[in-house]
Amino acid sequence: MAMDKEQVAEILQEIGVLLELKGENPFKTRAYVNGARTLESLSEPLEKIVAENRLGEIKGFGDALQQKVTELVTTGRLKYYEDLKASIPAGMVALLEIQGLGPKKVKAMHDKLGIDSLESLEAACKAGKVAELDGFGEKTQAKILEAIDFRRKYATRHRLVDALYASEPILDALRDHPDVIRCSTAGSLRRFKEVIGDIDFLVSSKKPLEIIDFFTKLPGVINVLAKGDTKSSVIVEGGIQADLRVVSDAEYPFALAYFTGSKEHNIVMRQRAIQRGLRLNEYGLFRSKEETRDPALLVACQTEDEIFKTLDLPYIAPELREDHGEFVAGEKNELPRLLEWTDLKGSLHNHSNWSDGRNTLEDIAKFMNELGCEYWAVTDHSRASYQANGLDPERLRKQLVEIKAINQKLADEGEDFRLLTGSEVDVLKERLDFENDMLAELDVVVASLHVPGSDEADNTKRLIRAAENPYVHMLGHLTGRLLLEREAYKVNQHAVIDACAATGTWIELNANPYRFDMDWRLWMYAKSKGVKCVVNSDAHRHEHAGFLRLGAGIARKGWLTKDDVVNTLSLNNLRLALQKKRSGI
DNA sequence: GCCGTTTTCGGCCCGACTGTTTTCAGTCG
Repeated sequence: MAMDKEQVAEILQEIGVLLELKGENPFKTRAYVNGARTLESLSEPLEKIVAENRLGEIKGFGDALQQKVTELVTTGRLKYYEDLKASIPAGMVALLEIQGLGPKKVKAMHDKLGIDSLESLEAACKAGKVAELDGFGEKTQAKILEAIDFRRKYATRHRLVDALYASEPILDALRDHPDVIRCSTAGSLRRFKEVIGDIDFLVSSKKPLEIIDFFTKLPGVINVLAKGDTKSSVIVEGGIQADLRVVSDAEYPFALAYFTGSKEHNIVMRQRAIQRGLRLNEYGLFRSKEETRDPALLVACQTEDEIFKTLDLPYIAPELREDHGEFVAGEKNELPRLLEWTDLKGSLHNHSNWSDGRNTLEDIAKFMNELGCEYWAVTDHSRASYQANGLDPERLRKQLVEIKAINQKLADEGEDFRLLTGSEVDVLKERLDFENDMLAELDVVVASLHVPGSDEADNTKRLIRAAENPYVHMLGHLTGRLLLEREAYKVNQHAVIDACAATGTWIELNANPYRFDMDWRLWMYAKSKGVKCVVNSDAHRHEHAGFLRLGAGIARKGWLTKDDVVNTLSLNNLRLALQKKRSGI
């Protein structure tokens, strides 16, 4: 069976890890990892590129990678990978996840003590065997045991929203400290990744020691992992690791850029500096070909913006710093003017207490109106979503009457806000859960797949058929994934996007922080096909309206502008757009 | 393994922290 680019990328990535464990040249391992990343961000089907023999045109794909990728794409297998995998115990790979263990130490422990799993590692540490190895000692052994414990106790990856909530009080405390000049979060949190490993804080100050001390003693800090002159790592409540760096104010913009990353973005930034006879690191941008921190050679920059300018680039928003094309677009001055969350006028996929939401229609109208929305669609579940108290046509028609009355009342009171009627209609195996005559009565129709099959082709076909229904405005949460909980179901998202492009169907960016579905990596492709996005909160209670801010951040990460997002339209223009989808009938 | 206005070999981004060292290797970001 032929493989798609995600599957091929995963295998290249794994080869990189396996080669590390073998003690291979790190640049060789990086070639595989880089290759995997490049594949992920390809906009055309890998199969096509291979068939047309154009792999070699992609940077980073030399003879070896071309041969291996071609073998994978055409046969679905790779002997080199299978042999490599067979030569390394599976448990060794898991050991890399232990804080403080890298490929060298894992390899040493395997070669000398036969350690090949978490269990054998723990046993060897408890028996004092690890401390006896060259380059290891009592402290290392104790730290490994601690890290194993930590892993059992806490997750090492966290959803963005949890990290945001954990970071806010800490950032406030730092901001209020009299010796803090500037401060910010950095890292993947600032880049708005959907899942993050740890929280990074950056502070500029003349008294770093005081700040470090203050940070490690903040309420909410439950463990101090490291405490140096300029950086510290702690664990905060909830088990999230938080790192702080303190720099001088002159260094601040460089450190902010550096610690915001991504690593891949930074590598390109450094290379751009080198090409211009400069040297970039977290302390500054220097007029030098060698490593230096000489202030006399510093190209002074007050902000990140000035660093980008010096490297002949416009400002690149943190969300875009993934080396996913921001440099090419920046050079052509074609970076998008990104969506702002305040551009959103309402949400088109939400629930009430008629299905599995908490609030009444009246309360929803009142709350969302006061929040400043122009509209809010009520799209309760259809009857097949039995567990969610889905509505049958009879109840749905009753709901339409009630919504009409609420809107009439709003109009009488001189309010401009309106509820929109709708349904999150289930995509069933052979049909939608409602007949077209029912759908035709609704302002907004979201079609969602809730009970997928195990067959990718079948799921894809179902979603394409839903997109082809002229009464369906948009597809909801395309893959059904729940971050860190449930895998996406199998679906060919590119094929579904193509079908949406052909039929003028929109795709939801579900802003629930467990979902963020469709994934940000696919929006550039959707946009290139002319498919519009709808940022929906999928609210089940009032507080969920706040998801729109998160969803807008993910939309930014997908390079989307105000024009790409349907629910930035005013109520009147939205009504026109909703009707237009059905105008072909 | 990749790459080339320093081209076909010799580089490949770079610094802090930790622990084991006595001058540095490994890990992390």
